Amino acid sequence: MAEAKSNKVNMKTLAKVLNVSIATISKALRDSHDIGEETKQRVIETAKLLHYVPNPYASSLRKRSSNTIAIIIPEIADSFFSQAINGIESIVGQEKYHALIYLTHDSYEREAQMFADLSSGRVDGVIMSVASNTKEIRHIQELQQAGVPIVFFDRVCEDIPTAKIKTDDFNSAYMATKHLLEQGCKNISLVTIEGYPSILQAREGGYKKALTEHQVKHKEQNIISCSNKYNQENIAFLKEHIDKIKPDGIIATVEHLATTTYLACEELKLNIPNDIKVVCFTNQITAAILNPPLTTVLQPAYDMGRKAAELLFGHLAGKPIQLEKENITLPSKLVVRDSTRAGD
Amino acid sequence: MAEAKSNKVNMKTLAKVLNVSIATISKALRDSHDIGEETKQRVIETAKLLHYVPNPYASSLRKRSSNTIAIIIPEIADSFFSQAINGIESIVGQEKYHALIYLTHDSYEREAQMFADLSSGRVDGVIMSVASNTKEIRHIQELQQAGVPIVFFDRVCEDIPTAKIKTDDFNSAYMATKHLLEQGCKNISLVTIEGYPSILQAREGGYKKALTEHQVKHKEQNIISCSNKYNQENIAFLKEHIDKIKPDGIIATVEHLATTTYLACEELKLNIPNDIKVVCFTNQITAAILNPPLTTVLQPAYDMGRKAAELLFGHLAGKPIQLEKENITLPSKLVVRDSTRAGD
DNA sequence: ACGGTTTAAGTAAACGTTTAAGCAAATAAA
DNA sequence: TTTATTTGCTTAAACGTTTACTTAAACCGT
Repeated sequence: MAEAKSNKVNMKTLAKVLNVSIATISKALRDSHDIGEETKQRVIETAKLLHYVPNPYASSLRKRSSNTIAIIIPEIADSFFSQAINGIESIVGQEKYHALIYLTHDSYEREAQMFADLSSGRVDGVIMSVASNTKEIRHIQELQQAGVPIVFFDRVCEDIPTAKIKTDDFNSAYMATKHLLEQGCKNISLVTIEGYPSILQAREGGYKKALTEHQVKHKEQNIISCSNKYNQENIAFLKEHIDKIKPDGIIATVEHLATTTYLACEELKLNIPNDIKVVCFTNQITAAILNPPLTTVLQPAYDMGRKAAELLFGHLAGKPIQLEKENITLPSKLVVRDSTRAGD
Repeated sequence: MAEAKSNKVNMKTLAKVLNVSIATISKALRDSHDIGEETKQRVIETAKLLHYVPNPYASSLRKRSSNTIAIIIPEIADSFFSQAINGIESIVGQEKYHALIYLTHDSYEREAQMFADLSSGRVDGVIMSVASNTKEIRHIQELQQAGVPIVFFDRVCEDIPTAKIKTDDFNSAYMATKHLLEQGCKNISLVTIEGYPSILQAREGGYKKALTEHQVKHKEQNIISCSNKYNQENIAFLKEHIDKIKPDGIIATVEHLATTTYLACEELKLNIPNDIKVVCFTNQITAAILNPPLTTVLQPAYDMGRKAAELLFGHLAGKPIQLEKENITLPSKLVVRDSTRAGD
């Protein structure tokens, strides 16, 4: 078998070997019908033989498009986001695109910095979940005005006219709260984190609606905002809250708050579900084997990622998709387990 | 404030505006001392004013280096890998590099495909954990011979002479097994997954060493290979094993096997730790709140990722680092919890 | 005043593609 | 037979940088 030269083989090499012009090589490889069938075959064969791989940067420069997208998310050590990435990746790979990953760590400054960089044309599109403390959205607007399509998922930015893939935060918080009420809770706290205006509002809204429907008066003090990190301070902060408010039900709105809540209850010697019932928004498979098994709001992470990617790639492929018209909501599912079973 | 033009601003634009040559712009921005201090300032100022961002593809093409690395891992919905990515990212961001992410889903074919693509010069380096069914390593060798530095972490490929960041699989399996033996187990099963020759061998070795030291004869039937997916079949498969072998201790070697094991035991009405003790290699924070809290081998995921990135970037920056000499082992930690407490 | 060095620029080629435009030969249409 | 069209290929410019080389002026020592 013929071996590839150790020095880079490019179109020039192929052209020389086959004694045709570089243009012929390029067109043959892109299956242009400028080129005769026989020549095409010879080019393709030789390219394979010499292990020719096109230089993506030359191609991107010339075509002014990169076959690359950016995935911008707050963090990655979170089952929701990692599952969403799986969904995105299922399309990216199939479309022969490449994905750059950027973690904002929930910092607006980093997010803005990343967007500034992307205005260079580095990517053909962006799939993102905004940072929790992003209030100013100029960086996003500017990239969009520069012609880079953006698709939001989960933590969307309502003020940007583009595709948004959400889950039914309002309704699932409503269902979760209703469930707690039906299990006998009278004093339910909503444990949330700083920022995320749109998600927060939706979940808070659903929570309040359920309370109202059950003639329970909502008290502001029942909503507590933790920092978006899993750490000892949050546990202490939550313990203090529980100690003071004595809730008999807790809705934890992000994944890592499940552990925080369980540990806080344990330290306070509160029994779940007898003393206090807990439901959490999380996709962790371990929910089923917790002590006790945790009632969860299971978000369609994979499907959200996948749908976001489908829209972006559909748009990039020139399909008649008006991103700003796409406002998709995929349902979350309340999975009831022992952490909310009615006591005796 | 002057607004950026809506059409792309490049060096030509700046050159025209400042009435200097393109070369001057380029040199000024790279702080060459070919250029006078005053001119440099004018260039930098104008670039900022017009929101100039260099085209990375033109730059990569010309410089034949991309300021981009590839992260190639089997999967991402796994706390070990996502934490490792956090570690990698902590360096990537700081070095102003970009990270392309590729998921092999443990498929050799996909992995080989990705490597073929990377031979185009798309990335300056690779950080990877090999797929479980990768036996043939030509794709890796070829990329390396093409001059792309590769750093392995966790699931390394022993036959490639380059940097490897591992954790002490042998020793931590040894410690875990010893711990189970000391807690009174006499019949310990090792639950593992297909593939991963080097990791598997190390963990199996540590497991056997502990058994031998405690005069327990090892039986091949005590090692069970599941598929590397969290699903119902694996639970059934493990149940069958437990039912047949009746182990009083289980060492689960990858994260998702924790849930599999717990559910299998639950379905078999086996009490952990009284009937059977369990320890699992996992980094999930929920380990502490499982029923019962799970004894884990906690791997230094973040540090492994970070170290891998440090080596790669050190090498790329031209520091005198001989990658093939770097064979680093970071310690895992056995975190003892109730799933292995001695019964009464 | 003269050669030599330093400073601060500019010129132009190169990186590897893609593609508009051109052209000769073959084929079809008249 | 002549004219148009198609086929199959080539030429050359362009994408936006970087950089080796050139140049012109200024400065400096003798």
